[in-house]
Amino acid sequence: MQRGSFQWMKSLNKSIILNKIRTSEPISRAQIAKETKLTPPTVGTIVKELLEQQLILESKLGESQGGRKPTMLVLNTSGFHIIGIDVGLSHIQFVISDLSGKVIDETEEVLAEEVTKEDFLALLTNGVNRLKERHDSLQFIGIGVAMHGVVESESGVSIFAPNLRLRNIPIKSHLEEVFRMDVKVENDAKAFALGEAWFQGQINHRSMVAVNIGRGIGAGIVIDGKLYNGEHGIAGEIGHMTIDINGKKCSCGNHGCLQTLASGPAIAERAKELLEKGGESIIAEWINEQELSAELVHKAALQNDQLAIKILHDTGVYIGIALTNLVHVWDPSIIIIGGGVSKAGDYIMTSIKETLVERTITEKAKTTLITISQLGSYGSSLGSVALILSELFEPTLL
Amino acid sequence: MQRGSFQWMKSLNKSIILNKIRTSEPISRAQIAKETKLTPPTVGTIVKELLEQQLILESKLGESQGGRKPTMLVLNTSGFHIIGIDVGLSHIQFVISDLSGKVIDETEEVLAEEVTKEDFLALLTNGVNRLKERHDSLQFIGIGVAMHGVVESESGVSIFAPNLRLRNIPIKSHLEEVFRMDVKVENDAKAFALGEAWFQGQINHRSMVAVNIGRGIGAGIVIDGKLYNGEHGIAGEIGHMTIDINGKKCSCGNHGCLQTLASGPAIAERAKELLEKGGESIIAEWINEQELSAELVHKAALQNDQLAIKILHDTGVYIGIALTNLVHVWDPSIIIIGGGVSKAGDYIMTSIKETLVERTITEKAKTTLITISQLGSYGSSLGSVALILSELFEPTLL
DNA sequence: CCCACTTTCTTAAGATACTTCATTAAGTAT
DNA sequence: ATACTTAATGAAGTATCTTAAGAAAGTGGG
Repeated sequence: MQRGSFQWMKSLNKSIILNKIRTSEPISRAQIAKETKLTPPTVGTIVKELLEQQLILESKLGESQGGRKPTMLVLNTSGFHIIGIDVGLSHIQFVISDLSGKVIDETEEVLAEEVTKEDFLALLTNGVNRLKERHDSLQFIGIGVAMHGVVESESGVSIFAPNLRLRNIPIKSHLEEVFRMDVKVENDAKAFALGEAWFQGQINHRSMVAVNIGRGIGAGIVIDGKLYNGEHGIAGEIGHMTIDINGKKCSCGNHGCLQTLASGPAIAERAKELLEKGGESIIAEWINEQELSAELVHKAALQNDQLAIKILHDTGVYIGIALTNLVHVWDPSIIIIGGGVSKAGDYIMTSIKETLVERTITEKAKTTLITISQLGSYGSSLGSVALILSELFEPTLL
Repeated sequence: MQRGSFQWMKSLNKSIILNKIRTSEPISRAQIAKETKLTPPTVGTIVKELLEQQLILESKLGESQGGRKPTMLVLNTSGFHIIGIDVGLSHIQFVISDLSGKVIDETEEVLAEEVTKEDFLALLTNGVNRLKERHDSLQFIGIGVAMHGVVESESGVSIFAPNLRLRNIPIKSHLEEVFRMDVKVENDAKAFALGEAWFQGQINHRSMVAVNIGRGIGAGIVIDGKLYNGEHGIAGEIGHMTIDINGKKCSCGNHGCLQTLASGPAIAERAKELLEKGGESIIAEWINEQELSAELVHKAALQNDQLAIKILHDTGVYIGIALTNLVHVWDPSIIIIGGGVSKAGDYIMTSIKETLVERTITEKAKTTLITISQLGSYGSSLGSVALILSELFEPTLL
């Protein structure tokens, strides 16, 4: 446990003030003192330090409250930059972000079908180098990496990356050695969750869950602004939550996992079954030319195809049931939905919400907020940026 | 957020030292300094204060490590006492506990079929008074109350107590007014969880879940020694986790809740169904004289009745599936099982463990510990004691 | 336009509680 | 006995918050 010392006290107060500025900018010294219960002189000296470190800036004067005008303080968002990396299925996305989560520039590397560890690490180095060279005047404070599969975040090693068919890639140590800056690696669903917390003002929620539904289903859990990993690093694996003990077999070996009912492939699968049973749908005409996919089902729904609409509706019900379980176990204040399925928008969201309200057992729980992610294609990249930011804004242990 | 101040620093360090003594007694000042990274003089002055407050005692000298013998410090377990109350179905249990969780004395009040709020509060007052009078020399620091149903812990109000058919009982304010001491009220499953954490040395687990399976099924979640409530106070309601979307209807209105498969009544129900289908069992002979209950099924299993054994085995599988979901969402380091079903011991436990190992998706997760509660009939009472203790041992906000 | 009053921010002195360093206390080992 | 360990404490030093006072910069009424 962290012991109390002078440095710790200082670091704690500094972090409190910095975060207050971040979340409430522009704000005056006096206002900070009121809201944090720190005394004005304490705020003064710490603000002075933050100004010297260029982490914040003094902006123009604010409105008078009946006396001297306050000098407002703002975060120096463009004073430092962070490189965020999202390792996707076929591409690696690299972004440069400022402290506010604004993307300044981006680039990409293509993932070949077969890559070795060395190939992969070289791709990471290349992408980062390209961005750094384009912006050599900027000061970078760290690199965040969002990686699919199983990641051991403390060591920054990708334990197992199914899509790359690679194991034990030492991402953190490699990048730290090459670029000599702070590197954080995390599972993409978890990084995504942290990103939502940081850049969507969701950080105020004591407990939030971000669910990523695409080819697979994963969730990241953020408590008090920090990622919750669980004891064995699998907290949030709701794709393998059993909701139908007599259901279909899942790749994990169990039956009736959420993933067998509501992932992208599962949607296509259900459509196929319904068509085989003789269901009427325009999808039947399309699949001669295209492969049956979740996107196709969505496309059909947009043309008011009843079978497609029902499939999406049912998908929402399944997700809703899983989220109800989540609420009954974890009880977060907000649930954010992202990933491919979220593009199907209202067709699915409506039934998710209805299901949740219908099934949760108390009135209060029915008020749990559910929204769709607003970060778009930068979701996981900005999440990896947030990995670095969350460290910057936290008190440093001493 | 808590700001750093001198008092906070002191309070924090005091709490660190007190907890170190509690968990590692007997321990010397020097050893505390080493393990907490506090300096010897700091430890010295704080220990002096704790001695003056009578919270700890100096015991005999320890073994020499090659120099002067250390004076060992121990918790003054019998210096202060706490009253714990467990409101059960038909009885209210009152216990006096010392700081180590040892029960010094106990008493009971019987709950009539119909009680008013006033009756109920009077019963609480009576029980506490009886214990206090028997031990008027002891110094009491608080009263903890474990209450079934929905409890709002901040205000200490029982929002809804289904068994008493009462709503909005102001337990905390009533007891605080009468006895002028600190009162904490919490849901019984949650209190039980905290009790396990405190008195079974489980406090070291960063994250633990205690599941109470009896007439209903509830769980309490303890993170870093503190109860996790969730945003709307329903975290841990795993009784209403859906694991079979096509299953039986539950009292909550949904289908396939764990409670419809694995609670005491559900066990009896399943036995009844199997008998009606023509299953062979000695239970069939018994139910002419006795009502069919989970206890009866257990009794039959003890006589090697195959149908009963199968029912209990299946119950374990259902619980195992729910716990697997819990592991995939929450990923605690230990799960503790208590309540009536835990009395069925090995018949159920074996299949719970097997199911969990079979279904969890990573090797690490398969190592999640599962044990049966050791607190026996004092489970919830001692949990309510822990409500008060956890406050005593925590730094006080300033 | 001056003066009293606010509000903001800073400076200076004071208080608190940790740290460092030195010392005493009480052992063990040769 | 002497030298070396380890344990505990005392005294001085120091970092950092707090209190109190004051300077800076505004508002508004007469």
